[in-house]
Amino acid sequence: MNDAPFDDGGPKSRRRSVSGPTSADVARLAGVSRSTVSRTFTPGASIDPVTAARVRAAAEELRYSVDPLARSLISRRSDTVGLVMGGLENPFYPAVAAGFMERLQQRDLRVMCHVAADIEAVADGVRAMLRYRVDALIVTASGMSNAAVDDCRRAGVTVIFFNRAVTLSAASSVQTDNVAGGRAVADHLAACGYARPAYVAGLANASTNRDRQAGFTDRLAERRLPAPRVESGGYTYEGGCDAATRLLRTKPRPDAIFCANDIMAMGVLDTLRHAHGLSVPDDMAVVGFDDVPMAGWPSFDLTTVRQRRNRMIEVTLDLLDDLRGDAEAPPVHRLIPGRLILRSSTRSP
Amino acid sequence: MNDAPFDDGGPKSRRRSVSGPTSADVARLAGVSRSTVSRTFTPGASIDPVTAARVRAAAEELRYSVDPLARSLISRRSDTVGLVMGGLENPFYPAVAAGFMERLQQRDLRVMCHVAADIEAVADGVRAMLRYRVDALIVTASGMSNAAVDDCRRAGVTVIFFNRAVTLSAASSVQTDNVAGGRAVADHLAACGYARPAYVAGLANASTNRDRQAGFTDRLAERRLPAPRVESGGYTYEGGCDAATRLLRTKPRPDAIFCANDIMAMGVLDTLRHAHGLSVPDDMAVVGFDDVPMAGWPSFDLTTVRQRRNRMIEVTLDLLDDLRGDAEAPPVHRLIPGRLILRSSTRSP
DNA sequence: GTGAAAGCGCTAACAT
DNA sequence: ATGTTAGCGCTTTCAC
Repeated sequence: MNDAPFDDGGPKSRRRSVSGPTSADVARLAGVSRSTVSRTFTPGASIDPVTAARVRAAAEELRYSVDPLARSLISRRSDTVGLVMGGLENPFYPAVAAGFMERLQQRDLRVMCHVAADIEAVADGVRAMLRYRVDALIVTASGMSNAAVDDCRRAGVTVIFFNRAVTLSAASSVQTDNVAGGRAVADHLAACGYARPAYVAGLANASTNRDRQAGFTDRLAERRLPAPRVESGGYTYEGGCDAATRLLRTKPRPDAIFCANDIMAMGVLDTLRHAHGLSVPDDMAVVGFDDVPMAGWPSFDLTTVRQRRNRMIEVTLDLLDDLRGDAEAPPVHRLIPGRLILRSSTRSP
Repeated sequence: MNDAPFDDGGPKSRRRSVSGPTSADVARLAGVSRSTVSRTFTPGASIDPVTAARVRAAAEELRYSVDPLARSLISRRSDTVGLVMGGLENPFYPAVAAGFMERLQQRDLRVMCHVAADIEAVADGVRAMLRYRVDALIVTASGMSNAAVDDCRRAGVTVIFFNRAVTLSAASSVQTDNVAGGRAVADHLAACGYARPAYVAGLANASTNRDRQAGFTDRLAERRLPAPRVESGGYTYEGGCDAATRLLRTKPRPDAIFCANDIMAMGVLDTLRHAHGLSVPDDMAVVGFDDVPMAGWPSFDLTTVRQRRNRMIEVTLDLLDDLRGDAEAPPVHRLIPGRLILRSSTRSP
């Protein structure tokens, strides 16, 4: 054993806290300068491969890894991505969140999460994350003020909206072609012979809701069908239940209900069947949007517009790679087509 | 306008990057030292209220806020909590995650998230988070190696398992009393006159699953009922469907199925009703665990054991407050009672 | 390609 | 209660 009996640390050993070895330790062991160690762990730096190998070996031996906080302090990036979500009640969003996390983790990026119900809370979360120097921000929350987007651009942080339209702001977006989705539903209902459509809306100011409604309504008009009766369901199951009840009281009673998401559609279905004893699709058709896994369960077997979730996530991350660190880059907008999935909550054409 | 025509920054102005004002700027404006500024923004520091007010005013004017990364570098805490999750398919977990995030945000703590399917991935995520100096770790993933827990203790990071039993490790835990939950189900089924119980298991090595099964089985034995036939459902809907099909082939056929979570119970229900035309609860009783919102929907109306989610979250955060920064503190284990919710998937007693 | 020196923005130790 | 000094661990000029 190699004792060092008098090693009380010397004069400057102010009992270094529990943290691990530093680049200085590695430099000493490898016989190079600290800069060289740093360069070894900086992707595109120019360095002699042999030296690099020696440094890596030393790092391995000491079980050294770069302190990301110290690195961030000077390099002004953090290898961290912020994920701002509006809520996780609709199962579409946890699936999206998990998809992002898995893929970001694979790229060795950390994920900082925030849930925010309203536009104010979104701004707060964004600002908090900017202070932590996130490299980029993915926003699935429904609203974000232009002021907050500006803060991001000023900080050099690219923002991508996931399933949110972006008007006049500097942010990019990736979303399902919600208008086309709404149109497809109108076409399908028309083809099946339904004649009195209704629409159960999500949140009034969510672009997803507006686009789905616009596509649906426009296409109905093009096919000379009446404008749909509209009730709000607030994107929740209970909201769908209530909307269904209200729709049943209207005259003439609708014969087909398109809901802005699957959860509301399930509320509608349950209410029609269990509270009013109606048969779907014979008495009434019900269509949703998202194609969450539950939509395919036999209890619902819901006709719906599938969002290509994984594709949307991939596209978002590709965009992130392109845009990261270049806050001046012009915003990019990508529309991913959805797909109408026919099930038994609508008649066959 | 107050021009400063020759202010090219002077010799040392190496064009400071886009970041905002620093504590030095505030110190200058307020006429105090940087330490005083720092103390103003450090909760329990001793400082003259009048001075503090002046500093705050200066900070406000410059729109200054502490750089958390620089602070972390020296203070060795980050005001960030790590949340390690096993997956978000079971809607119980997104709800838990959202609950934690909302409350942590209120305390002005950031949340770093990680999803990890297996014990290896959990360890990787934990280690990555430790490098980012998270102050504490909340783990809802099903497994974590003792080595990873040790890493945390060495780093001074308290770990709390949420709904996971902890054996022989230094971590604390908060969980539903799963054993009691299983026992309550056995009592209820016995009281309703069911005589041939079955159990659909979750993941074999999850403590939630083991405890629920143990409580159920033990209580059945105490009541002189046969040991339940066991089929695995892997905590998924599809797993529940398959398990139901297998159970229907066994002789004697079970008349009551207790599932380790609601999602599997819904798979069982759907399969019994739609694939086999059976009636629940007349031909067969089905019981779940969790009481996710869907369990109350009329399509399922599932008898289940409710987990007091919000209570569990509060308890976890209280524990966090007590334990944070004190990695030597002995681990604490809290058991929260569940509650059997009676619905129509079981007969009345 | 490599090293020396300067400092990112902050807080902790020590002195007063 | 406040100021001074040192330094967290790293990357980045700037020389060579």
